[in-house]
Amino acid sequence: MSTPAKRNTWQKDAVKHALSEASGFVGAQQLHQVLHAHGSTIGLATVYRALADLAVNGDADSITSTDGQLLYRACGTSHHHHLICRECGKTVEIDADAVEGWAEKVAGQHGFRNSSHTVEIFGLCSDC
Amino acid sequence: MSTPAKRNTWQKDAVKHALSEASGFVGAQQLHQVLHAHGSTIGLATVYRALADLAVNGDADSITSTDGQLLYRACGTSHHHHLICRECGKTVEIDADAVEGWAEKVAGQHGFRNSSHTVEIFGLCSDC
DNA sequence: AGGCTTATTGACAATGGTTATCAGTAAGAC
DNA sequence: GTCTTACTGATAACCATTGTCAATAAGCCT
Repeated sequence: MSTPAKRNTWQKDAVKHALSEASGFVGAQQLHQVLHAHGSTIGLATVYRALADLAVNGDADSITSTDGQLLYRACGTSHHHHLICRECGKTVEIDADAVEGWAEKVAGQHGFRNSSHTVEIFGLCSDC
Repeated sequence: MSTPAKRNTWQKDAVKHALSEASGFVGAQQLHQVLHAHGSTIGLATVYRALADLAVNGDADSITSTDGQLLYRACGTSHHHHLICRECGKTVEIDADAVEGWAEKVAGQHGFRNSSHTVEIFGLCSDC
């Protein structure tokens, strides 16, 4: 009884689908507008809840933009990082095996356990 | 005349000093409370402005916490990253020469110019 | 020291993304 | 079909941050 059973709704699917259609990172408000533009009557609060769920389940990555907004992006479950264009928002997933090991090692050297990390690279892509 | 002259005020010094006294990252509200607790009558808006100035001038680093708050920390001007304890907030500055080069290289490989990056490692420190 | 210009301050209002509320709805089990 | 209750959605509440603007005071000039 500790964890209530989850239910499947068209709203959750809609958010998941809209997120996978989007390119790059998108905010909850932005996604809500897109859904409405396509005729959906989904509520804003529901978009927030669905996105939070996706992030928890590992179906989406989330970062906080420079102005404090929470941005989401659909992605696989494998661990990776992002290269993001400052101008157009174009996003490239990158493997960072070298960094993974480095982060773990540095954390260990300072007596830190259970380490995680965030790595984001920003720049101007070739189109901008 | 394009850039107005800066003036020195006890408020800016107070914020700078309070920030250097603090351990780990602190939010603007938090810093404002500390200052008031010490008898200062500084305004909240002023704390925000002073912190923004410090960040621009390179006298402070800023990150956004997981709940969206802007956190600041006094530090030198040299480029470095942070190892942060999830529990107590203890912070260690780390050099990441290896990562600097890697980030630049990866960005270049994908046609990105003018790259910058954020790297933060989280974990549990030896005291927690 | 006195005066002047204007950057800065501070109290408060406004903003805006996110979360809580709660009655109504519908998913899944029986 | 019926029942339980997780989920939804409209709205209000929240809260960190920023804008506003009259009052203040830092630095310059004389």
